[in-house]
Amino acid sequence: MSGPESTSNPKRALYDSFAAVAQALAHGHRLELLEHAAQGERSVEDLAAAAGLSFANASQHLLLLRRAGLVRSRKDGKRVLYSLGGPDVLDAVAAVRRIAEQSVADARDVISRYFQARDGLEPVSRQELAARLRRKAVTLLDVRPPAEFALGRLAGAINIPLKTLLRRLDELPRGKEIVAYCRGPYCVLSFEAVALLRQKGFKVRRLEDGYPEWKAAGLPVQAG
Amino acid sequence: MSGPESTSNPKRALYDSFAAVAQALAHGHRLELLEHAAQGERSVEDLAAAAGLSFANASQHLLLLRRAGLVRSRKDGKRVLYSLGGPDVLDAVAAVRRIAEQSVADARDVISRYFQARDGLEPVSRQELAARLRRKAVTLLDVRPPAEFALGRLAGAINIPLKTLLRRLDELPRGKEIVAYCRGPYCVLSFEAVALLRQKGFKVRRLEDGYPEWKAAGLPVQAG
DNA sequence: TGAATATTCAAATGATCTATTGAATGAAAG
DNA sequence: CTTTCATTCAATAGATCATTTGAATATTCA
Repeated sequence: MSGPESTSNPKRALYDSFAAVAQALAHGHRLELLEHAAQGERSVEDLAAAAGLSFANASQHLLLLRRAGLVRSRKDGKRVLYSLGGPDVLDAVAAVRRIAEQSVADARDVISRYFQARDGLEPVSRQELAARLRRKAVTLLDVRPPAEFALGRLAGAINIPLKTLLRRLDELPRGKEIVAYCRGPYCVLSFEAVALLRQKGFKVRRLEDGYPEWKAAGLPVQAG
Repeated sequence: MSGPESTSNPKRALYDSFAAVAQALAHGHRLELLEHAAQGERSVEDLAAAAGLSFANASQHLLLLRRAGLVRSRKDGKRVLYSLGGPDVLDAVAAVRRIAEQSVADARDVISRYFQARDGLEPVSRQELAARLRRKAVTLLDVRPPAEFALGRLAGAINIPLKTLLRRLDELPRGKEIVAYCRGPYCVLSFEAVALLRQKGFKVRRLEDGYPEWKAAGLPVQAG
């Protein structure tokens, strides 16, 4: 861990440190690992599977993320559990995401092609949802796998994983508005859930981001 | 510009785009160029000199920053003027900085060794300063070079560049509190200005960040 | 039109990063 | 106390990045 290191110039040394943190964010696989680690404490094996990486590769990326302060690790028996370093990490990822959404042609393409949903599915902001929940006017639907739901969820949410959704439509109200959410702003689960439910005639919208952002904002959650 | 590109997986393609933006932040020289570009529109030559880089090298880095949406460029006669891409860029840099300050050992070392000022000089937050200015209780001192002052400054600030400060102490009030600022949170000019002025018996504090952040926050500025 | 100037492009070299392999660690279970 | 299992370390080859050099492009000024 040295980089273009400090020519004994304190300011340059400092900026190299900042650059090292940005460098740790600068890989798709690591961003994906961060998204999964943000759901709660997960083992290396778990995270590797979730991100579709080989075990050793995930381990290397996680070590790098840890050195940059983006994740924390804790030893529990013979496994190591990784979790997000702190709320600033979500801020950094969100800021980088916003820049890419606005300025990177590739990103805009993918978004308009696969996630036009952004407008089409009328995402609900955190504030709006929080306000509406105080009036009890919404059914909260968590479409993540049960293991992640178990680690923590929005207070009052019910869990129907996307995979089982088609079989369990009868658990959802027809009249009331539903808000679906999952891991974060580009987690595909909730996009697909909204598409499917709309097709079946439900009144449903998507939370614009996910559980980690909700929790980081200090809004009500139920812990695992 | 491709990276570990998309295996036709839209989410992965998107995350690779985000990673490309982070990658553009991931170099000390580029962070320094961003700091200078954040003061206002500057030519490549100017920015190269300010960041202590060769001309060609600065040009390359700036092109890379532009592709990532972190800076904008505009042609004016035979020069190209670069400026910050948008306010999200300052957010991203600030988030990365906060992570490094908390977690990267190198960064903590440098800060405590050269910038203990952070505590010792009792930095003033933007909000606090804005509130105090409404009560007219402060002299605002901009210690950047005149060229940058000319591009924009906090409303009501006077410009005494650090280099000339010692010769121009008589322009500063003895009783009233002074707040010094410069380019950003780790711009050394204001640190040194505060140290010097305190030694001379002035009542002076530092603004915790600089002109670009003040402007991005929508607080009152005077344009160039 | 032609010379001067600011910037970008193209190419090349050395440095750094990624992914994989197989060995090493260290805690738990038999 | 040996075996097993989850993870990390060490070493490697291939890919990408940083910097420099010299040529190419545009725009102004004569």
